[in-house]
Amino acid sequence: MSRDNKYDRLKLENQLCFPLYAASKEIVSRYKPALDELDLTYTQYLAMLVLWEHGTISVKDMGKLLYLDSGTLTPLLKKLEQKGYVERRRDSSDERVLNVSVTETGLGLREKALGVPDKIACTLELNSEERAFLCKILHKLLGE
Amino acid sequence: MSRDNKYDRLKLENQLCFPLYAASKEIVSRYKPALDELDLTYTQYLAMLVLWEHGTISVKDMGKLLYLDSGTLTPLLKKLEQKGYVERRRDSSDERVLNVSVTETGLGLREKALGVPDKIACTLELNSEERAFLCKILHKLLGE
DNA sequence: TCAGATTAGGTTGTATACAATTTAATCTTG
DNA sequence: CAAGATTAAATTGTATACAACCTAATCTGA
Repeated sequence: MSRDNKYDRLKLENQLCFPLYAASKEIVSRYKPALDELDLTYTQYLAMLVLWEHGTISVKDMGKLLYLDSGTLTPLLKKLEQKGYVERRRDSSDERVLNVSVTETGLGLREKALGVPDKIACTLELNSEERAFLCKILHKLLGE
Repeated sequence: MSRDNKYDRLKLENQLCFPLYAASKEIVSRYKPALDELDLTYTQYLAMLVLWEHGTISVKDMGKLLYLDSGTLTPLLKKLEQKGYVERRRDSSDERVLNVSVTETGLGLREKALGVPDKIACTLELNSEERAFLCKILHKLLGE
């Protein structure tokens, strides 16, 4: 057993941030095969989840839900528009606001996406108790 | 209480991946003020953690520890070299290998970094039990 | 009402991430 | 030993992220 060292706290293995960062990337990478079939990246998938649930939403509100700003969302939503999954239209009562809506094509994609969560879940070797606890702690970290 | 819907599993709130992704970004952002003082980004900080611990390490081995590939590490290490924190030198016994070493300046930075973990930890409202459990689950997700 | 403040998106610049490919060095095997 | 396989980095291309700034629209109060 090595003696305590003042530098121990700077060891990679003693960081909580690092496994969080690494696990997040790991999970995202597990989505790739399933999302490739939908022609979506992970972040685009998150945006589609929001749109499937809300139908129409402003860029600002989507940003609040996903913790993303316009610098990320603007180009991403333009790409989703190019793919034909969403429409972007200024709000008629407030031209500053851009409303994003799912198209018919985008709604069709929802059917194909139904199988995605299960495909990922089965690669995670966590039982339901662990999942619940992890979820609770993460939301606490997010200040919710 | 709304009736179960086949689309429920696609709701953002029912994804485990999302809070993981969001929490990871949140924690990284909390490092920013402390790391700005060291002139390091978060990923550069991770690289320095590895280097402080190992002194010298190949790009490949650093990549294994950090789950990063040469596409990310090569430009990052060149930046750390520009800042004077590391040296990059081909291995004399195998010219394919690039060894990265901390410089004196980089070692000096270690002293300034000693306070970083505590600055972050105190912003996380987790008790030690929660921290331990989170750590355990994350390592399980990482397959360790 | 109208000038200054605020707000919502968009743009620019920097820094990751990672897949796919390339290059040079080393290894392996007939 | 020499050709093909393998390996380690580097490079290229695409897609985030986010800070800082810009622009246009809207709001607010004297």
